[in-house]
Amino acid sequence: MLDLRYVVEHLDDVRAALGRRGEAAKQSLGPIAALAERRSNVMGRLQALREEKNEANAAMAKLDKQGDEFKARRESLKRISDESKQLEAEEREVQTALETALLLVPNLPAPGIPDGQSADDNREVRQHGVKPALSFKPKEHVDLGVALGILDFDRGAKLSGARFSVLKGAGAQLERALMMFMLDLHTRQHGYTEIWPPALVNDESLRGTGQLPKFAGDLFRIAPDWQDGIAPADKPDAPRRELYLIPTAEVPLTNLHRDEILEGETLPIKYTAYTPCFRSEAGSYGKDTRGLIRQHQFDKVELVRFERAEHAEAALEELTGHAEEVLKRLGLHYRVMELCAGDLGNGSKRCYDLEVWLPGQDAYREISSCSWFGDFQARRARIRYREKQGDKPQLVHTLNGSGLAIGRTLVAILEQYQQADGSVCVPTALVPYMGGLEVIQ
RNA sequence: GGAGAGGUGACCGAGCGGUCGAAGGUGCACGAUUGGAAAUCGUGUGUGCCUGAAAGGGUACCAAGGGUUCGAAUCCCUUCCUCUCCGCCA
Repeated sequence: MLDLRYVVEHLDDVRAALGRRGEAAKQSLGPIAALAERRSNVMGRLQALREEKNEANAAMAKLDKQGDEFKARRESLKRISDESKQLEAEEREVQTALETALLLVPNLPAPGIPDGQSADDNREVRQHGVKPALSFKPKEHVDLGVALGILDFDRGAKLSGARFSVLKGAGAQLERALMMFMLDLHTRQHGYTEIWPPALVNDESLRGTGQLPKFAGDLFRIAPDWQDGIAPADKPDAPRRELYLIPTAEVPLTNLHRDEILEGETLPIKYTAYTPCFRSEAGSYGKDTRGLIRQHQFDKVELVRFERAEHAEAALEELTGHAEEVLKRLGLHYRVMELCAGDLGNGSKRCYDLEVWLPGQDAYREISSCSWFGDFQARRARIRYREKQGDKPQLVHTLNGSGLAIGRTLVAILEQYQQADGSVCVPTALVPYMGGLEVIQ
């Protein structure tokens, strides 16, 4: 969420910055300026009225409750009271409209990032390693995995439907090995604290990180007390209490400090967590329907950081490096892309995608996305810090990145480490986590 | 799922419907005292919004929302959360 005051005072700058994302982002500002003016008008009148009311009420306290003056003043106060109730209702209405509008406005892209409309305009920052020189025609991970008996898409579909899969034997073991390997690296080498959070969260948490209200369609939702949108019979007035399956560990990790004022000396705070992630993938029909690339449920190790504003951009470089280190140690070839303004995620100011090479697809595919959010999430979630006692609290900057998506890492290993006979070598770094297994065949 | 008890400031804990942003204590900060510390004494110590150059002033917030009232932390309703006991269960 943007700072309302900043938006109102720098309307042209904000409009221009949002315009870099595209027309829709610019349009999202909509009636905000007009609403803000109405709000300050209403608040002004309300304050004046309240002052009058408070003064009069204080006088009432001292009067004889039986006296005529008390009765007379009570009558006139009644009118002021009614009027202020009306104004309060109006204030609430404007405030709600304003917040609703503001929650839909994307973050301002950082000035230095490339211009562009789509992924085609993203800028390659660097590459690591080279494409493996295969002396045969590389297979896709689906064909390799099914033939090896470690991936089972048919039974995944039987259990749950399209975009679900089953890992078996060395496949399941590889998933677990990757999780352990990544967590060990980030906690022991990179200084992150390991967290094991809930996978179901409330709507307030999703609002904090920005998935709600704008992207509800991408989430799996559960309403435990309700069935088919109907309240339980014995509690007709019960509000709709809802929980959502997390789309990423970013949500619980960032919201750990929602509504908190942190002490400056605790910064930076660095968390990592393995969680399953759930995405409805609405609107992606026909995309990546084969294989593990786009699933409704997948595993991921996430990195989340809380930083002082002045260290945030350096922290993004560091965090990206931490995600890259996973790929380096696994010996996987990849490239780093800086996203252009038009391809940037809703809440982020600057973002690097790590794209791993998939020989079977003859393409680079996103395996990690590392973002700097500025104070966008912190303002929504009210995450602040105080440098030292007596200072004014200020918003932290939040960052996060995949470190990495485990399923896609497994895909990359299958495809980059495949051999002519269809077997797959286990990257050296993972062998200890695989009980010494060196080749899957 | 059944029965009960609660949710007040960093924490503990008071609070007859008006003088309560809220007693008291702890913690913390600063000052005094000390060779230094402990102890002691003094002062200060929430957040948002509006306003002001600043000092300050105004206003809202006592889980959340609604209601009663001229006036609500205090009364009523709803919801959420926490704790204890029982049952069920990984």
